[in-house]
Amino acid sequence: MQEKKKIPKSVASRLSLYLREISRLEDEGGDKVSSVELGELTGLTDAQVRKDLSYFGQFGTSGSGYEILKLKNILRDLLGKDNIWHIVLIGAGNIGSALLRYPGFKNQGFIIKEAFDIDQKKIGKCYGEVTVKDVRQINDIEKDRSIKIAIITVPVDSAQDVAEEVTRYGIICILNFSPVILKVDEGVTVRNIDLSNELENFSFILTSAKG
Amino acid sequence: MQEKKKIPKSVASRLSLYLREISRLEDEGGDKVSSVELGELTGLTDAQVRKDLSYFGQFGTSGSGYEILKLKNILRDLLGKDNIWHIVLIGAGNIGSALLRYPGFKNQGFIIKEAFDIDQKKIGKCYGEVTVKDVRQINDIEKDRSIKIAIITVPVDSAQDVAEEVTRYGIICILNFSPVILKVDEGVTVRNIDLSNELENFSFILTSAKG
DNA sequence: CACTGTGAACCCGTTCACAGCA
DNA sequence: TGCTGTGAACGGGTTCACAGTG
Repeated sequence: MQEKKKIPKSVASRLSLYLREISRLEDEGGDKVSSVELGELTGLTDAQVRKDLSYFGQFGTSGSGYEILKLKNILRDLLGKDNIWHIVLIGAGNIGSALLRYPGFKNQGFIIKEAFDIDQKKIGKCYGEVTVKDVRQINDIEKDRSIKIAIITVPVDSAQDVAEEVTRYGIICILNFSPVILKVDEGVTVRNIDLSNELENFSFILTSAKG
Repeated sequence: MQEKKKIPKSVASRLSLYLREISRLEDEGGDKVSSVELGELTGLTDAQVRKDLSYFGQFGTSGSGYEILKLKNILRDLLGKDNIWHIVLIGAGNIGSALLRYPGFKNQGFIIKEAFDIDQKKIGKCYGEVTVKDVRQINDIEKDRSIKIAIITVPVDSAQDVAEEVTRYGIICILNFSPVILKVDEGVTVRNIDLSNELENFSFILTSAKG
């Protein structure tokens, strides 16, 4: 009945998944979707889809499903898809420079606005509209208060230092590729992408399967 | 009391985290560690550390903690760190080629043995010891039964096809970078790394913070 | 009749709290 | 005394099952 309960983290992290599949359906010319269908597309159960969607109001139609356009707009709204988000990237190595070159972000409203590295060989390199600067100038980002997101792709030893620095300069969301748990102030959100961890998980699975 | 209960997924995914911190402690010359210390290093509670470790036998010493060397060996063992794992990578684009160039995997025992792409411009390119082959030859991997892990870094539309193909050829672990839920046979493990999803999560946080 | 919306039941992982041990 | 090992309590998220609705 109530308009909006607080959306739990678990639900929030599925929002973009829903939006993605909804958008695909829209592209294919659909206009309604049931919780069962959406469940199949997202790999979730129908009950979960319904419960998730119920967190932000009820707009399904009994007997026919959800209106795709309506649902899409609500999800876009929640996810702030009409905004453009500015990002700073620190560490223009292998992964870092791949992200700088990656065109997908821009289409999604994410723009890497600044990039830094400590290595003279990398400083000055240009990727699209971004030129890699000396990390000693990182406090430049303080001037640009629109930058709230940092991507950290530096070696593990410097990651904590970098995290502390960028949070001092207004960053409140960090996507961390270094295999280390960052300690950050309250109010800062960190998400980790740990390739080695993922692979070692496989290693564990494969090892115990042999067992 | 019992030697080994089955290790839950949640615990398994922290194993490499423990090993990492334990190894660091060892490098620093430590020889014992308490659950409290290890908890601080890993960002977990001490209770959780103890419970996790208790899943694979008891080897802590009351009053003094865990022997680092012993713990390390057990973790290495569980994670199969003495093995070398072979990997096939499909999609030598931005991210894919960054992974091909990334030296960290090899040190950890993960070797990208084969790489494929559909794009003539990428086929034939050489990264270290790996040369990118035409994806039409992907059934080559069937001969090499040592390859159990695939990294999929292809555009979203081809990801499902690629997944089906590689699982036909003996792959049972997939690290998927495409923003799509892969449908795979029972017994195949998929882990997703979804950059856009992570960023959209930030977008959600930043949007709702503005409230 | 098909499908939504949602309390209730369930499940599983985390945390608590303390007995047991060196 | 300090720290482990672990049952018990807790909590959040998922699933169930069904009443309600167009």
